[in-house]
Amino acid sequence: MPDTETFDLQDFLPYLLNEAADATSLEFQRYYKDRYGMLRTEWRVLFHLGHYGMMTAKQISDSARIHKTKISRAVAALEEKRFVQRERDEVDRRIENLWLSKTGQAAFRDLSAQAAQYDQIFMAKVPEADREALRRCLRVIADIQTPVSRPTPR
Amino acid sequence: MPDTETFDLQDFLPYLLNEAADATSLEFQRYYKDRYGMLRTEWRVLFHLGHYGMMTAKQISDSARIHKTKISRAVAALEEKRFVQRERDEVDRRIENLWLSKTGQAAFRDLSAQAAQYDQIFMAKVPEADREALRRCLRVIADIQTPVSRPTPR
DNA sequence: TGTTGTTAGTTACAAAACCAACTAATACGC
DNA sequence: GCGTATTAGTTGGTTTTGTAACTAACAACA
Repeated sequence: MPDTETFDLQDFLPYLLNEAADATSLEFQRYYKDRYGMLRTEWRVLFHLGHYGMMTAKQISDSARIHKTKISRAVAALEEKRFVQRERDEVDRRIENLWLSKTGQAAFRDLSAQAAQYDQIFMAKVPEADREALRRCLRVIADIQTPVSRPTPR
Repeated sequence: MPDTETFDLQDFLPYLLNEAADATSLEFQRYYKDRYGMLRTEWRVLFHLGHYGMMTAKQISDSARIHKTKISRAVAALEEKRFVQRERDEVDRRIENLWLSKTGQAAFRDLSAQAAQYDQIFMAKVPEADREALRRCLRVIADIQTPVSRPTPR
C-alpha cells in the first residue's frame, strides 16, 4: 500500500503496468517491425480489420481508442504496403470502407499466431491460478467492457 | 487462452497491459505536466532522486531502465527548472552526482502524495483479494526483482 | 608509460507522436 | 431550402523519442 513517504516506485501501479507493457510488447514489436516494417498503430489497425472485417477509420478509432490522425496515417502506410484497400462509401461519402487485401490477411494470420505465442510465453510466467484474475483486473483498470457491444466480428 | 483464429484483442496480454497502463497514467501525467511542466522521464528521474537520494545518471538509468540519452535530457530539463543540482565527482571525473534542490524536494513530496492517491483510486477498482496478486504478477511479467539489491535508500 | 578498451554522459539527425487547424460531406432546426 | 452544427478524415508544424556517433575520463595490461 503506497504511502507518501515510503512507497517504492516498484509498488506504484502505473509504473508496474508501464514496465510490464513494455516488457511484453518489445519482442512482438520487433517481429512486426522487422518482418513487415509495421508500426504499433499499423499492427492494431491490421488486427481490427482482420478480426472484425470491413470497418471505417472512425470505427477502428473508437474501438481501439486511438486518435484519428494516427489511424489516418496508419491506414495510409498499410495501403502503401498493399495490406489494406479502401473505397469511399456510396451512401455516406464522408466515410471510407477499409478491408484487408490477400496479402494483408496473410500478414494478419501470421501476426495473430505470433501474438498468441508471445501471450502464452508471458502468461506462463504467472501462476496458473492467477491468470484469469490478472486479465480480469486489467480489464477493470483499463475500463474495457468484456467483448460484447462491439462491431460485429466478421 | 488466445487461439490463433479466434482470440480477441481484449484477451491479448500486451494490449491489456498497454491499455491499463495508459488509463492509469493519463490523469497523473496531466497533473505533473500542468503543474510542473514535466515529462514522464523527468518525473521518474525526480522520483529516483527524491526516493534514493544522491545518484548518478547511470544509476538512475540502470534502476529505472531508461536509456541514458533520455536521462540526460530529463536531467537537463530538471536542472533548467531548478529542481535538480549537479556536480562532477571529485574522484571519478566522468561521473556527475545529482540531487534535488529544495524546490525539487517539494515537488517530489507533492507528486509522491499525488501518485499514492491515484494508485489507490485504481487499486480500489480491483477486488481486495486480487491486489497483492496483481502486483506480484506484474512484477514477474516486467521481470522486476522485488526491491532488494537496489541503490541504498536515502 | 602508452596503447587499447571501456564507461559516463552529450549531441545531432531522423523517425514518430501530438495537437490544432483544415476540407468535404451530412444532419439538424427553422 | 438555407444557415449552422457535426462528423469523417487529412495535413502541417511542433515536441518527443530513438539511434548512432561523439567527447572525455578511467582501467587494464603489456
